Amino acid sequence: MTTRRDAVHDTLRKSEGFRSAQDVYAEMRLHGAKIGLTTVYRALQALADGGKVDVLRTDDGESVYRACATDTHHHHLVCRRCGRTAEVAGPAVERWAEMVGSEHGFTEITHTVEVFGTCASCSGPAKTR
Amino acid sequence: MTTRRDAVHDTLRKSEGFRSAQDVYAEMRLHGAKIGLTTVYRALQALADGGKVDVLRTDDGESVYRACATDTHHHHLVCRRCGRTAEVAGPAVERWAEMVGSEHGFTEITHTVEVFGTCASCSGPAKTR
DNA sequence: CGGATTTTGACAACCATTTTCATTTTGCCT
DNA sequence: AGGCAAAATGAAAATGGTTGTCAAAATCCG
Repeated sequence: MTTRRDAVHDTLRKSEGFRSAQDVYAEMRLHGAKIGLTTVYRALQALADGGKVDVLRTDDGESVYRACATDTHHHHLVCRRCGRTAEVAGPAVERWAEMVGSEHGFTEITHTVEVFGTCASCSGPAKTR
Repeated sequence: MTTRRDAVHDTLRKSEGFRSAQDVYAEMRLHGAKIGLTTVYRALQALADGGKVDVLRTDDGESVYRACATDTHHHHLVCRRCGRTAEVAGPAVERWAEMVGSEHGFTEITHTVEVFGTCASCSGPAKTR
């Protein structure tokens, strides 16, 4: 039984950037979907656990999700204005993290890397904030 | 009036890794300090805003703070077992972030980079979790 | 079809953080 | 000093995202 989960996944695919669970829920309801908030949370967690979507925390502690194109390891370049997100690879960063870790005797290195900025269409026309 | 704030800062300095606001509060009370939770939160925010301490979010959405040795830009290598933290610089990463950002037409680039691992003393003696 | 199992979702519970607001402390001016 | 206005403090209540509970509904399977 994966209908609901797929529905959530689809909704996420239609979005350009990261969306919160509440966002997804609201959007699905708008489109007439019959689904509960609880289920959205569970679906999102399941998708995240299965590596189907990426998760990150906003500055105010909200979890936001995104269905990414590639399932290989990558990072994000997020526009802090409109939320548009680009997936970027950074082999150099991966190596740097590994190196820094082992230099200090750490093992099982993992890392989180997110880059924020203002995208072209947001920085031009619109004024700062 | 900065007595309270300094007290909070001092408490943070005595810690090896990142501590949550509630942690700091509990610790201060243990040592007999007369301070309220609210004030701890406010002090922590003020310190963070002033760049006196670094902040990051744990996986479960809690904000954790740390008084860092240098006030120049740096990142952290955190032991996921004991919380011990090392401050690391990564000029290469800074440049990479800038480059990636401008390649996509983004401006005002910022980034978050945290490296996690298991430190030497934790990986040896103790078993995995 | 019938019972066992899983999924769902409304609602309550959680819990870190924030807000409110009355009280206390501090700063400053005379 | 005295006194008042502004800032700081903290107890308690409010907030809000997320998780837990549990009964009803859907799905499986023999």
